[in-house]
Amino acid sequence: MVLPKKFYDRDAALVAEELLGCIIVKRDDELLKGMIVETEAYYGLSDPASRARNKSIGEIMGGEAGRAFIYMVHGNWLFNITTMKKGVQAGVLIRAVEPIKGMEIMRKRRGRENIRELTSGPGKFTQAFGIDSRHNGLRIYRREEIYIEGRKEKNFQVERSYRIGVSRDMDIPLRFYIKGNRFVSFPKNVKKSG
DNA sequence: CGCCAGATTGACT
DNA sequence: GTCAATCTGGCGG
Repeated sequence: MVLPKKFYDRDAALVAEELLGCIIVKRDDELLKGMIVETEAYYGLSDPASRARNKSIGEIMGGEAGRAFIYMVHGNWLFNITTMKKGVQAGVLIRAVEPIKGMEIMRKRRGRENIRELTSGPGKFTQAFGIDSRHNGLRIYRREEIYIEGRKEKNFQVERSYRIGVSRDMDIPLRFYIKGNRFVSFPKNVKKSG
């Protein structure tokens, strides 16, 4: 089942946590699939690490729930989904997935053979899935080019940490990941809040 | 227009 | 473990 718009129309941290174990699908030359294993929640102007200050990003973030927004950092595209209703800026970053289907295309795009190197980071995942700024604003609650299916597996534990790589974080941990999964980008919580 | 930070990655010691 | 390359948007001159 494709996750409906109302799934995303809730608090970003809750959506981030519940996206773990869900299946992200991209319609490409072949169908690409991966299980989401790591996410982070972001808010609006009250969040020092948020990209809501960027005009076009802030506009999408403040729009309806369930839209894609893509942003480049250090030469990498990062894939996010808006949460909360229109007028409230919030979103979830997909940081890592476990490859399920279409690994040969992913290998080709990544230029790597090792499966562990295909999608174990936010920039790696977008490169493997062929996601870039063209997908900005895409509705992911419809069965279009990119969409997310509900959890199939529930046998995992969720761990929580502060967000990775941000210079100034908030007071609560907003990163969620599946405990023990080998595609999580930083298995050991190296970085933490400032 | 130049400069620079940044939700990163990969090559290297 | 360290460190430089990466590209776009924001800001100062």
